[in-house]
Amino acid sequence: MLQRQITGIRPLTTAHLAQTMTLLSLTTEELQQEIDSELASNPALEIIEERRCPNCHRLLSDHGKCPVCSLPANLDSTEPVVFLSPRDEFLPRKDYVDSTMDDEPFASEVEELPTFVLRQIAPDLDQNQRALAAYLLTHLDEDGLLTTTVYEVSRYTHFPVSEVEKVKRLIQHADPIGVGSSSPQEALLIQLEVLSDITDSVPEIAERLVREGMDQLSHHQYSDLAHKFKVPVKQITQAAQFISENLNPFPARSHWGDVRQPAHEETQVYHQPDILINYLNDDSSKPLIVEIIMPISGTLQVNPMFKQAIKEASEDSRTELKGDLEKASLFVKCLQQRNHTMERLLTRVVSLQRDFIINGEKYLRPVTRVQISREMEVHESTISRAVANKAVQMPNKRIIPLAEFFDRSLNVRSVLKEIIEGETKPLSDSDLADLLAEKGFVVARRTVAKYRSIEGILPAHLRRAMARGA
DNA sequence: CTATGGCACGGATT
DNA sequence: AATCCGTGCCATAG
Repeated sequence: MLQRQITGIRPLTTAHLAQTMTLLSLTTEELQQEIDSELASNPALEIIEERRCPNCHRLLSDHGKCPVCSLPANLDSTEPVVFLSPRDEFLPRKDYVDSTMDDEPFASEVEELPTFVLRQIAPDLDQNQRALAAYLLTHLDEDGLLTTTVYEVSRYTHFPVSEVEKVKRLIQHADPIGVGSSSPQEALLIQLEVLSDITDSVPEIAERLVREGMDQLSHHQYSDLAHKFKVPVKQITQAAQFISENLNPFPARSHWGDVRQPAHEETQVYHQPDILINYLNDDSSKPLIVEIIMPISGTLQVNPMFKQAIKEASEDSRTELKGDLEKASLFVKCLQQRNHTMERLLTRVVSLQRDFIINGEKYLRPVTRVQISREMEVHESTISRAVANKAVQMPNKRIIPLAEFFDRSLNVRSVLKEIIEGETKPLSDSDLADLLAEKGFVVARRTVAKYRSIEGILPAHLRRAMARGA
């Protein structure tokens, strides 16, 4: 086999293709695991450490130059500079854990919340109760909700139900408040209870709202609720706003998610970027520096000693060794292929979306994966995989999913938000549709409504109510 | 009568 | 093949 293809643009054994695909869809974290396990199981593989730039500690390129420092200082091209960069030098060792991982860091995270809570409440408990508390705390899901019932617990532990409830209640009042509740609703109720003890800003209807109108509340059916409780809609919307701003139906999430609207469903949090985008010298007129994070700080290659060893090996062990060698060189090739694809992808996408990166959501161009795949002459699923599950850190340090670069409507939504923020009197959806059309975004009235709900913006008549209330 | 949300359809995307 | 998204139509609330 010819294994000397430089960054092989033509792969073309099915195995190669398949493995490259898998590698493409991996995040940096997952890639690390993959490489680690490959490295551990295959003696033919090795990492050669590369030299670092004495100035910025990035890896030197093939030509021995630093990809950043070697750039001419007055470079002002709009083309991005894209390269691979090892993680260790640029990111702090991770201090929390991706919940999708399944080995020991995950376990330690599961340990963490329970012990954190237990430590708080331990002083108030006797020996037996502590065991009970510990039992309860091992039955939390990743949102901090209880996955079993007090009755079950009672059966298992032989504590009376009243006792279980007592301990559960203690847990719920520990930080994060509401942890150990059986449902989001219960968590909210506890949080309300605690909040009204320390502040008087809690709307009085809030509790009834959560207790009796949870369903409608989560569907934003404020007018129904107003009717049901015989109070003005205004009161409902105010309470709803208070709830979504101050409470968290999934107690454990407040640990890692920052203070973004907890009301939203897709609270997927991207903690570890897979790609970094910065300005050269933090100067926004300079080209963008795009670093694709690699989990290893060197290059993976087939160990030359290993090839040597094969020649000297005895006949019977030779075939086995050859197998390893094959696998190793395949893996190396796949990895190169993956990286090469990522580089090309990022180069293209970043230069297309330069305005978006620099100036924000409004300037996002609607680009589809298909377009890019045609330009790059790869299959569309390749792009899909490469884009999925990856997080990008923008120059302003915000971390967003790479998929956002392919959002078809983000720019429209962002302009829509802008219009609504600047409105003097609440505009109806059709008014908004007209205004958008003037700005060159032709969308149906119905679509405006959809965008509003995506952005969590209330309809016109309720916005009026909010404005008066605030 | 106007504004808005639900449902469902068709076409694009993944 | 499955899913997502923009839209039109219709029912409902105000």
